[in-house]
Amino acid sequence: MSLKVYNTLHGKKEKFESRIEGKVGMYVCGPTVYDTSHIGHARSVVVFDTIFRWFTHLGYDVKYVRNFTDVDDKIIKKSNETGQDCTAITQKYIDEFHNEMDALNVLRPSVEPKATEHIEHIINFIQMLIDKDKAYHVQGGDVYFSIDSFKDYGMLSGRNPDDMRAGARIAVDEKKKSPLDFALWKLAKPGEPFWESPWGEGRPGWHIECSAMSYEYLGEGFDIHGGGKDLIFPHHENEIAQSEAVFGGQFVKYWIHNGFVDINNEKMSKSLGNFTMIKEVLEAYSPEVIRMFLLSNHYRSPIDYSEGSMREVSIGLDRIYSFLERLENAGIKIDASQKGELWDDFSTAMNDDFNSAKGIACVFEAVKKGNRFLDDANDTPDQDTLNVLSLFYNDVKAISNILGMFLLDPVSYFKAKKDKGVEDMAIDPSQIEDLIQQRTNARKNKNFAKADEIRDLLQSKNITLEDGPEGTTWRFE
RNA sequence: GGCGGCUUGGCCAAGGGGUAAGGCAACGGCCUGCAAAGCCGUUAUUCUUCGGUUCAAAUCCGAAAGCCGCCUCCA
Repeated sequence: MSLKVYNTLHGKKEKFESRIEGKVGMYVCGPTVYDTSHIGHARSVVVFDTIFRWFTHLGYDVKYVRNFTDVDDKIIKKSNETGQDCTAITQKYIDEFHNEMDALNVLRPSVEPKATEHIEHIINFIQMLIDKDKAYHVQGGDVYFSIDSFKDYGMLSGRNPDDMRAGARIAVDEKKKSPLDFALWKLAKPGEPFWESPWGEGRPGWHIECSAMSYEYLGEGFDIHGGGKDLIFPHHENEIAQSEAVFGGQFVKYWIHNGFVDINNEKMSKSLGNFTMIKEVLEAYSPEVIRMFLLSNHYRSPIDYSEGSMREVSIGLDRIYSFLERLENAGIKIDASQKGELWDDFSTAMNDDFNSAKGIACVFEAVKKGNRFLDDANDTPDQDTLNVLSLFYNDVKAISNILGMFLLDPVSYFKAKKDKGVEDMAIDPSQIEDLIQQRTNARKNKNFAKADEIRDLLQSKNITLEDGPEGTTWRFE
């Protein structure tokens, strides 16, 4: 069973073969830290976190680099607006990003380089480009990459430089040799942060940091480079130009790009005012629900965030946890040494371009099968059934380490959910227990009208009662 | 204008030459005092439309319609 990866560079799925046996070098474009992260950032991060976990599971020694862009026009703008130091701004959003990603069960990458800590490497990189005549310094101004010096420009995005020149919307800078040339080094205006360089006091352009830092940590070429679809052009196209212009060889073997998150079927945009921040989503839903939502569609497809879709996912996750709880109550123990059919199916899905959507479907199928076994056995399975169910449990647990969900013990999961409901609705649980007791008494006396009345009352507060052999339990819908 | 993608049951969605996964919803049954939960069953002879290739197409090719993204900061 071999891994297949959709490579944006060739527009098709390809068999994955790492450049160096047993090792994977992976670089993912992280956020520009000038503002709070939104659900779209979360998708990218969670998707690549899952990919990182899968490579690790496959036995590769993975070096995973995810950068922070902490020098940029937008940061400077914010600094000017707020009077805050750029560093204070970037640190604030880096901390926030870390907190939110930790909450979402995202593993920390091997390295998280910041552009500002690699200025020297960036300058050296630009110098190499100038030395090779791939870049030029405009008198008294910026340093640009020369598109015309790189014949393969456009290979990733399938764009033809000549077509783009014709349709260029960008105001042409007279000093540029070609309108498509992009800045490697920008001269500082008064009041802007700057670093000394052979071309004067200034700061790096956006694209160069990724070429310089990936070189620093992963070398001249590496296996995987990822990011959102929107980065294909111009960001990744420009990275290829920079890196391949300097080193000659192939920069990245496999380019992976994730699709967008829409909000109620609309693109997230400032004009629509529908930017949905991770912190808002975390207030409304548990981290595992969010992760499951983000992984419930194929990573390249668009995904729509809405109350309805979140509720659906949430109900599905409850069902999986209910199954796990049922397994535990039936005395099923985990024996991590064994893998079953579910794991095989899941692996097949993941090996087919990280198809987490299908992987989750496999889990649901197992839940259905497992529930059937438990029904048939009246929740007291014999040894044979016990063994089969134990495999289910093992597999779900193994999957949870890849998808980063179903990680909690079911009792805590439901308790947390209950606690959150209690908190959100300002309900006193003892009051509920009291009503349940009243209902139990009514039922004993065959006063079903009263019993149903109490149940309806609770239901109107989204509290559902479940009568079981061991009494009545309640949960929030 | 250039480049790319999408269109699968009521809704969401996987698949992408061999005869339609999964979730949600709905309905019927088992269970229950009645429910809920869980289970069982039912819900696409068909994958936007029209042509073509093939023994065989939702899957490949061509055309049309609709939707969307990128080309400007963007995950």
